[in-house]
Amino acid sequence: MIELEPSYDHKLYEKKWYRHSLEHKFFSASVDASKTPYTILMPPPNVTSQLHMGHGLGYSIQDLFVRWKRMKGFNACWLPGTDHAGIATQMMVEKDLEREGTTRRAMGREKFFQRLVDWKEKYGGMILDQFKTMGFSCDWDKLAYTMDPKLSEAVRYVFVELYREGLIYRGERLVNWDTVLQTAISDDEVESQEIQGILYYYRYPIEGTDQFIPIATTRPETMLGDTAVAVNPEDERFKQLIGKQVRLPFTNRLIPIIADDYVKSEFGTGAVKITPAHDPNDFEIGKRHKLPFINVMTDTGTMAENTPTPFQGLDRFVARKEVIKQMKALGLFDEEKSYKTTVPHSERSKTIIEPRLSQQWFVSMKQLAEPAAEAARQGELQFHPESWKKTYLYWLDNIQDWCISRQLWWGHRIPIWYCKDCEGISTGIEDPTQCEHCQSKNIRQDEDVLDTWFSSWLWPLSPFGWPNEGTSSKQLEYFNPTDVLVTAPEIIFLWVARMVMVNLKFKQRLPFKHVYFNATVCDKQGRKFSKTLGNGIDPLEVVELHGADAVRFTAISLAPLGGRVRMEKEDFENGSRFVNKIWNASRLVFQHLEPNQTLPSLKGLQLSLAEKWLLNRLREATEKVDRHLEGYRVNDAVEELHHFIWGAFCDWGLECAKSDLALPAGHKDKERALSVLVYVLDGALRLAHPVMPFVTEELWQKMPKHPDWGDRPESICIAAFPQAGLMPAYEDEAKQWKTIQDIVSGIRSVRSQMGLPPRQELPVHIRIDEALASTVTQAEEWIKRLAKADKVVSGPEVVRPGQSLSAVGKGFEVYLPVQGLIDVEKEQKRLSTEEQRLQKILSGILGKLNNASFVERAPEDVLEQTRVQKANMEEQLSAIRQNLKALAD
RNA sequence: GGGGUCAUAGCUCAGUUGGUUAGAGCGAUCGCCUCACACGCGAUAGGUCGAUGGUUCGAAUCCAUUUGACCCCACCA
Repeated sequence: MIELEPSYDHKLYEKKWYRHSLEHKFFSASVDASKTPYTILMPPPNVTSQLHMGHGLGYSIQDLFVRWKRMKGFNACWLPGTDHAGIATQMMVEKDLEREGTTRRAMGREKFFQRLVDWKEKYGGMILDQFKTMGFSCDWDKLAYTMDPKLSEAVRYVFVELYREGLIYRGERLVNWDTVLQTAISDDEVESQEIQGILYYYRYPIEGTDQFIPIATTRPETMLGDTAVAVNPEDERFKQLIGKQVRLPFTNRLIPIIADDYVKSEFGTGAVKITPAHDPNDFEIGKRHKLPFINVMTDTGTMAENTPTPFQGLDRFVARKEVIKQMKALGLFDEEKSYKTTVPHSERSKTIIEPRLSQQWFVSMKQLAEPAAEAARQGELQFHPESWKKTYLYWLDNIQDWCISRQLWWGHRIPIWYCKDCEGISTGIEDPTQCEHCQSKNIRQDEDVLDTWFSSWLWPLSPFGWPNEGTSSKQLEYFNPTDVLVTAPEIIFLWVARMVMVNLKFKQRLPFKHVYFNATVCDKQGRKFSKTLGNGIDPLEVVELHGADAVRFTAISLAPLGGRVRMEKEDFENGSRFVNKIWNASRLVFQHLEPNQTLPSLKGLQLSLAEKWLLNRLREATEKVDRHLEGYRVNDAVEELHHFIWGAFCDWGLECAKSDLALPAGHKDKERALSVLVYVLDGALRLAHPVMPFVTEELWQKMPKHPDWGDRPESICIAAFPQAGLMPAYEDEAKQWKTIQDIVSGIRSVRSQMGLPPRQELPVHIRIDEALASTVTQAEEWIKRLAKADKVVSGPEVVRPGQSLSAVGKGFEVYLPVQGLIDVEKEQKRLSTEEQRLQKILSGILGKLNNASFVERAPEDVLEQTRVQKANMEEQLSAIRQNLKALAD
């Protein structure tokens, strides 16, 4: 026999088989024209991040796809890598410095950068080892990192190309300024949050009169940079004031009252203070009316030198209170109202964004966005679920230019040099040594670095050696376009859309055809897993407890396409139980096998009905799993797997085989039964492998080879995935078997409901329609075993023995003679309940058939079906009634 | 303000073009330590498919209205 431990211990096998796969390079793909590539780009996690359940789910799905396709013979490549994550990583190191009592500025740029490099070396990439624990079959030979020299060259190339084409430009714009991180961030890194704010009302004196103009604002501190007051041109209250001037308190500047349609008379006071350097709308108005732009804040959000005392140097929120206090002192303050408003916050530092006027680099997006939108419109680029297409298109159709410069030190430095003599700008793939305009050597590089996404968007290109191995390197032409991108809907703009744009721009084709959005992981209350809430589940902890297979299976089975998945730790017990079930089912089969035992082929064997049903069921499961995976319905695929292995293979297949297994070794019936079981188990393990790589590998390796599965490679991960079309089909037998299952269930139900001791064996009489009579005769042994019968009498002429319990089904009645044991009243009650249930169904059917327009208009097959049902119900009902009558006698 | 998703058993969700008696897992209840597995086996209960109206011979499914929950986008000071 083949020995297996009484229960599955993941710790014994997971590391072993992962190492095995790595040693044999099963996960590595190289360019091979004879094989079709199947490529998935792993969304690169931040190099310093830790594995969380979001990764656990998303990457388990990717691994499922990759392993599945690899088994189907594709040259599967799952490209792993990490992202340098400029802001996030710099923040972590700056926090360390703070603890040490220093700052990056005190340290200097070069030292600070080195510190980050060291830090990444030491702590970075931990997440990659965690991926190995999960069993992810990445092509580690291709491991990439966005700051790798190779990938950095691609960043440089793309920047230079786009700059020379005029698609990258420098401009003074109002940008989202993060006062904590002291950098600009892009629109997509800003999140609006509703906060309870205050709307302040105060007045500005109108020059040359004793009148005032009332103002309402939520940000009084910006008044120091006001350069106008605007009203709606149609507003009767203020019409006569247009063109007059206001004496701005504290600064004593004279600013004009202007008219602009933007102003809504009904809001606030109907007059708006205009601060073009600190508000996006005011910025536009400022441009329209050629107003001055006065920046009154520093990088850190304090009031700048150009502001008067007592405001100068105050933090913006302190200054806000101070302005109000001073306005009160001047008697210009009216009132304040509490006011709910949405305010932009920095995604990273969580601080309130300060719109700030500054010089930044931008990518002009319109031209890039159009083809990307078109690809989705034409259906060339597909989203799963499809509803995201609208979101994607909306963003592309309303695209804004992308601010790519960051005032950080961690990242790719912008490859731009300014000439101190002619003020010209130079760039190049190589660092220039002199100004490309005046040849002066007096040049200095731009201080800023690029947005991290400016390197991430090249993920479909740069890891494959593009462009430094030529803009159509062999690898790139082979693996790009990739097949499916599995990612979170949150980064559809930040990442997905941009990859599409840049791939289309530089390769004139899509980076991938399918985008699968996986569910957001939430707790049972529906709250997103987050560090601050501490409601997350640590996948490593759960892996330690239940094993990677259990975690993968559970995560995938819980996750519907898109949407959200609610999970708690206890859910993983499900997966754990399933893994254990597979283990124990194998244990039963293995008990009767010798290692390397030679098994007969199924061809030429006289299979039993139950065996044919089981084989047919495997075929059906194979077809379903495959179809669900093709349709990106991963949880359905996994559910079918569970259904088949547990509900079909274990509950019926193995139970039926037990009598044959009990035969002595070498008996031909036992050999036959084993051949079927090993064949089916082998198929089941192959089907399950993409979800549960380790337990399936361990069992598969121990199991003897079955001739009908062909050659056996060194690992199940490269064994052929089952193909329904190549498997034996027994559809008629499967239908017949359904009746046997109904009979067994009927008997069990009667026994259980009537409280008959489970161990007590009873004779069973079965009245069966002529058509299935021989089937039931054949199945008597199974009925005995499965329904605890000591004797089975069956046939079309069987009649109700006196004093018996009964059950009826489609085409049969079963009787359990139980002289003396019968509780007549209980049995009567049970039968009448059943009678009522069937009567209700029959009434519904009759209702339909008596409806003239149903008979007239319903299609023939539906009508026929209904008639068959009617006959069936009537038959069953009459049988029950007879039994009730017999009981009463 | 615009767009999107969802509402089905106590819980989490299936239900793919409208058509047998609306399913599964978990939980609950009852009975079983049956020689692979108590991480197990067998059985049972539980739903007027959010509400209203419409289309249809027929609606959980399609349409309209409505209630509630969530997500994304958006510059009303």
